Amino acid sequence: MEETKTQVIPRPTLQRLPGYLTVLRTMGPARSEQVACTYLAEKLKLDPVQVRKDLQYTGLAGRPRTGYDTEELIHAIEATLGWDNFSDAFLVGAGNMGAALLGHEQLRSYGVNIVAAFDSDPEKIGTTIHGKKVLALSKLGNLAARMHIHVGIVTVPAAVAQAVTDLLVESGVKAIWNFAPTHLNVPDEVILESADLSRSLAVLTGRLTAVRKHE
Amino acid sequence: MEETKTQVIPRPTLQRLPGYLTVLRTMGPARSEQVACTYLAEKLKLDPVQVRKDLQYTGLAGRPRTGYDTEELIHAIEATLGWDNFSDAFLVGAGNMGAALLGHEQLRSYGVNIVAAFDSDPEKIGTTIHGKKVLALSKLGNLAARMHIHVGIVTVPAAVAQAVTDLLVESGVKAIWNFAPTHLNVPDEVILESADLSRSLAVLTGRLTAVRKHE
DNA sequence: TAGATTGTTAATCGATTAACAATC
DNA sequence: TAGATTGTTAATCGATTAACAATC
Repeated sequence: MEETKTQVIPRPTLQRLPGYLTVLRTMGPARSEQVACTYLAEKLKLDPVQVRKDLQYTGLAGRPRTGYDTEELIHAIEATLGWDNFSDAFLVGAGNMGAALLGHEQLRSYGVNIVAAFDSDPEKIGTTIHGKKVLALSKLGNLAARMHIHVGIVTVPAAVAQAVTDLLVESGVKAIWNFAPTHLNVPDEVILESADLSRSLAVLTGRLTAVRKHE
Repeated sequence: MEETKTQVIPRPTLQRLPGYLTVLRTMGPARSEQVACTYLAEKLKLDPVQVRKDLQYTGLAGRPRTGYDTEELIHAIEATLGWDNFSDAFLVGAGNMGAALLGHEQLRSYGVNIVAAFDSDPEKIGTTIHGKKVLALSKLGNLAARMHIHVGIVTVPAAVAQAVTDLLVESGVKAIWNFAPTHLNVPDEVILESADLSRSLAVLTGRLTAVRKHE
């Protein structure tokens, strides 16, 4: 069934929402019941108007003079991000980055729960990393479909990332979180989010290089 | 000494440059000497005009009809990103994510070389992770200044990230690569790039949630 | 020459910021 | 009531996309 009017939340807004959540949660037990956007803006070095616009996407209305109800705001942001719940996920590629994610306790509070890892290396298959079993890649398709897994995490080398992605998509995965430094093709209806470190480092080293040239 | 006109490269462009590099490098040994932006655009599902504009920031000119010299283009992109070289870096926080980065061989090809890790946990100090020594956090300031370290990688828990960042900045670090899920304050002249996973996951889970609500 | 491709200038689009009215 | 804050409408800014001239 379709909603009347599903407003698409801009990517920059989605990326800022976790910041608001962090500030609200770390206000401490003595936090006030109401919070103004000016407070959030100051903590995060943002424009108060931008904060207000971002928060409007959560559907929660503030009150002139007093601001937003702190508890309500936390819940509204969590609900918008889907962080009031989590989706089970399969991780493919039990290398360094894969292992780091398997041990990343907070992932569940970010809406994702890794239930198993997959690898094709016989040395890794059957082992347990941070309490999660590493299974044979050949078992992925079957299990993902049977367990209704909707999120796939790709931490394999670039050369095999597309093949792994295709397998995940075939198996019914609806969102891919990619760490391989390569472009992936997915059908339109599949959500693809890249956490590729090379993109992030490119911004850092590129700016560093620009500064050096300028000196 | 100042350059005549240092054009600031937009963030989206910097983020796309590694993609071009990957495609060019993986064209194989039989790659053609010339490459057209239409080829790159097709491989990465981008607009050819956008590719052309991005490449112009590298300062390399293409030739009508034939395109860009492949070798020259690779070098021009690398030079723009500072990937023809690397900066030595200190990593602070030898946890899961820290260990993953210490073992990430390719980092050097992305312009960054981790020379040592720091932690305050006595159990970790003195150990070696992926061939890199873990030193006492108390030694960081002195060493960073003496070794002219310009890049700091923050993989500590959010609660201590600001303190670690302040220490790095005091010690002469010019760029911070942050993995802690918290906002960091740095002086204007210090480059701050966040690789915070919660921001990336927010986009993924937020869109997944929107799709579900829409159904 | 004809045609493919680059580079430039203008138009569009999306997001941020500014101005201001509404409200408690 | 006065003042602080929200929410809305308009203006600005930056990046993308379109149109087209230049060139080999």
